[in-house]
Amino acid sequence: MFSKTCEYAIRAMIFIAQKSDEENKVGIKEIAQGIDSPEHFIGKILQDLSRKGMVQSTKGPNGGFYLSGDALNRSLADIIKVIDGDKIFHGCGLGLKQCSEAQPCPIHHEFKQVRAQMQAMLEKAKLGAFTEELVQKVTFLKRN
Amino acid sequence: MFSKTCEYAIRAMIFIAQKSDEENKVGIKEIAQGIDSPEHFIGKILQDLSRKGMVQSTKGPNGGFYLSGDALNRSLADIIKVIDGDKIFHGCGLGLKQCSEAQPCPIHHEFKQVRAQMQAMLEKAKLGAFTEELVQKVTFLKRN
DNA sequence: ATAATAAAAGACAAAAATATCTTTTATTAG
DNA sequence: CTAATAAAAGATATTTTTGTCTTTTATTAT
Repeated sequence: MFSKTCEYAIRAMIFIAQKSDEENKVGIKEIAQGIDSPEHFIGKILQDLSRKGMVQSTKGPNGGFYLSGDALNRSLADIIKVIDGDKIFHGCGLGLKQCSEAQPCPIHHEFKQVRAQMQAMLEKAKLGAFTEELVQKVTFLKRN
Repeated sequence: MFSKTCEYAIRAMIFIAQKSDEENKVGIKEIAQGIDSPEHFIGKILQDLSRKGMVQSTKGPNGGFYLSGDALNRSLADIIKVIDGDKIFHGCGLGLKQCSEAQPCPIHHEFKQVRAQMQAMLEKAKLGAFTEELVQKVTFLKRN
């Protein structure tokens, strides 16, 4: 569905949203451990998200990652778009570049509906909203 | 969403369903041309589908690929399962192996619904059903 | 100022997915 | 039986994705 990079990105962002604020930043090691991902790999991904303004970071002692108010309002769909692009929301299910309303692939119309629902759900899922459930341990970000 | 391999597989199978029967088989070259895919690559994919009984083939002059009655009754979901496996239908949206009802990831419940709809739609889409629309040119399998 | 810390950046490596080319095997028509 | 045809199989190449390791830069505390 999503690339591994994107899965890590989503998990990391939810983790950061939950574990940090402007005063208490969270480091790469803790993130990698918390979401069960390779440390340097998630580092790269967060660099990328940082350049694109999705997450804030500072270097040095007590440095790390955190989310500004703005960032907490972003949705999972925003992260996905930044990492994997939006072909999952708009591309043809069969990979046809010219697939369109006028020239639909055999599953175009049905697909459109399912995709719209997925997008709606991912747009609605704001990062800030996950903090509570994680604290209460009703959802999980790790394999074990 | 699906791998390229899987997209080619679906397009090829729909193409074969439409273009062939037991008497009039369709060759790899024609398929590759018809769905705009690399010839040898779709060859490999069809070999695989053939081994798994999803498509019939014969060698030699007038040989090629065709679908038996059984095969015409298969759904796009069947093809996807054979090529990409069923993690798209059952796997966690965030790639967590241990994600479950008891230990759900943050988007588990919403995702489950969207995925179920997608699966239902793909299960309902039988290969045999596409032949008519393609003949009538209301759907397309090529980029241009 | 200096040392310690932590992210940023760059280089490199491994694995998987995608694609191509060549040889072999089965079938058919002549 | 032979030549032609077409898929099957095998080998290899390329590209993309995923992952690791090392060096650099920025920040902080002492």
